[in-house]
Amino acid sequence: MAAKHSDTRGKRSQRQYVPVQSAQPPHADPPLSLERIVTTAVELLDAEGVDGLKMRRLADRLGAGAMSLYWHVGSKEEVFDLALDLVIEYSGRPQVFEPEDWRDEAVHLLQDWRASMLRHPWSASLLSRRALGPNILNRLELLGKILSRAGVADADLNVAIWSLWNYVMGATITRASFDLSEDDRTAAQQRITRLSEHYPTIERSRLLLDSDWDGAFRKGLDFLLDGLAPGQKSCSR
Amino acid sequence: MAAKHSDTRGKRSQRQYVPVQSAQPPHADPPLSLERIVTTAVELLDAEGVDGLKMRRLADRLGAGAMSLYWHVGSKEEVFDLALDLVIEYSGRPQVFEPEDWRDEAVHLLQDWRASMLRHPWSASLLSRRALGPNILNRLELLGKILSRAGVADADLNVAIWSLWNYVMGATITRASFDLSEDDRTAAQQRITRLSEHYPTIERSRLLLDSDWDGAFRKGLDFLLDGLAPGQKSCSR
DNA sequence: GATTGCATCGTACGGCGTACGAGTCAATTG
DNA sequence: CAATTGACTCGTACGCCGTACGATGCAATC
Repeated sequence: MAAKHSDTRGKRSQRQYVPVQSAQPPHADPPLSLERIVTTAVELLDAEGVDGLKMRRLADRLGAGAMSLYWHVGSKEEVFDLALDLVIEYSGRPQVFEPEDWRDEAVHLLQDWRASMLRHPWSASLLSRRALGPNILNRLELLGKILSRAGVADADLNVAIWSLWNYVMGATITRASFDLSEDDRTAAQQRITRLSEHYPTIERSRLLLDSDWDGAFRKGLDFLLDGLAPGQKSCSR
Repeated sequence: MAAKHSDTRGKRSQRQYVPVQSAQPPHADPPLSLERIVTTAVELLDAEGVDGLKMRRLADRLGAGAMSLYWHVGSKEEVFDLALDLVIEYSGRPQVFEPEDWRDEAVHLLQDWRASMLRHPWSASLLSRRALGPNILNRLELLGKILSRAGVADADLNVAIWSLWNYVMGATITRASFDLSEDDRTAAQQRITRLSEHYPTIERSRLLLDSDWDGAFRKGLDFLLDGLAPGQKSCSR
């Protein structure tokens, strides 16, 4: 009754995934569904970027009317949240692992997290939206388990998880926004060298010109893990 | 001539800051200027958030017509870039410092960076926009100098700067989006405990409920600095 | 056959960014 | 002093957006 303003219309109940197949579709196209909407939204986002996702175009791709989406989704914002959560799905590592493999396990999970998002660069720009979908929570839970097994005390888990999350998200968003095209790179080159009297150190480090993103990510990650989890692979390596 | 599509109109030349004061303003309000536009944009962003910044409202606040802004700015995107750069201004540390103080210096610069952005939470959501304004470059240059003085080799500077940048930006964006209000916190509480069978570790760590953001930031930062810069404050502390 | 509830969609509204071109006024030029 | 120029302002209008609303259609149920 006094619902905010969203649920005035019905909405597909979030109970089970009942594969109910209706007798025949109302049109030639398959019927709408949350899954279809979200996967198509990801396609559209991949193709056109964040600004390219418009409800009308999404509906077009689905062979549906624009307003039909709102039976399933509630708002465009919700589409973003669901799409972001979808690309973060994680199936875990295939093989079982030894107890001492926690570190490889953690690195794999975090590298894969970043890689998943970089496969869909638009996802990095949605990071500021406080979405905690099931897939994100799954990853966090798994990360917590790994750290726990590595000997991190419960009291320190909070800090460890957040530090790693922060680092991974920062690395993702930076890479997604600063991985310049060839043209951009030469432009940046010129700009920096033109201002080189003001920014000599930046120029010397070739910060924007040939960064080894993945290597840098891995290295910083190692340092963080060294500090956050005790023992094993001491920092005197 | 073959300019993209933006500079078809004139635009305040970016030469010097000539404090040319015209004889009398065309209206009672002070005349428009890039500075006035950007500072007012920051005010509006502080008050209304990212979605609250509309060209018409910005113009209203300035006592001007909406289209007058476009003489000075070129597009709304540019306003965002300029506003982001403005809040990142850094005047460096007041006192001079000893050569061995590099670590305090670095921590101060990075903590202040994060604090500056948290003072304007909208700025975190603009991080994905590849803006390298002068103030951001200044900070990066200063950070590079500090690390250089700490003994980081030129070849490692790139990695060190990016690792720190990534961590700081991640911590900022996370804190800005996940620092929940009291209501949100209890809602999250309920949600997590309801799903506690799926996420026992997250629940145990009280991840969203009482995180010590600033402490966690500081701790992770220390670990990164331990790894990135050799010597001093060894990891056996 | 009537009712109910799920699902779809056409229309329309208000608001957005901004292109365009006409206006104003100070400084410059002859 | 008149004419011209160029820096700056702004009213209007266009196209597009998200989505509220209400009218449908259709399957299952009574």
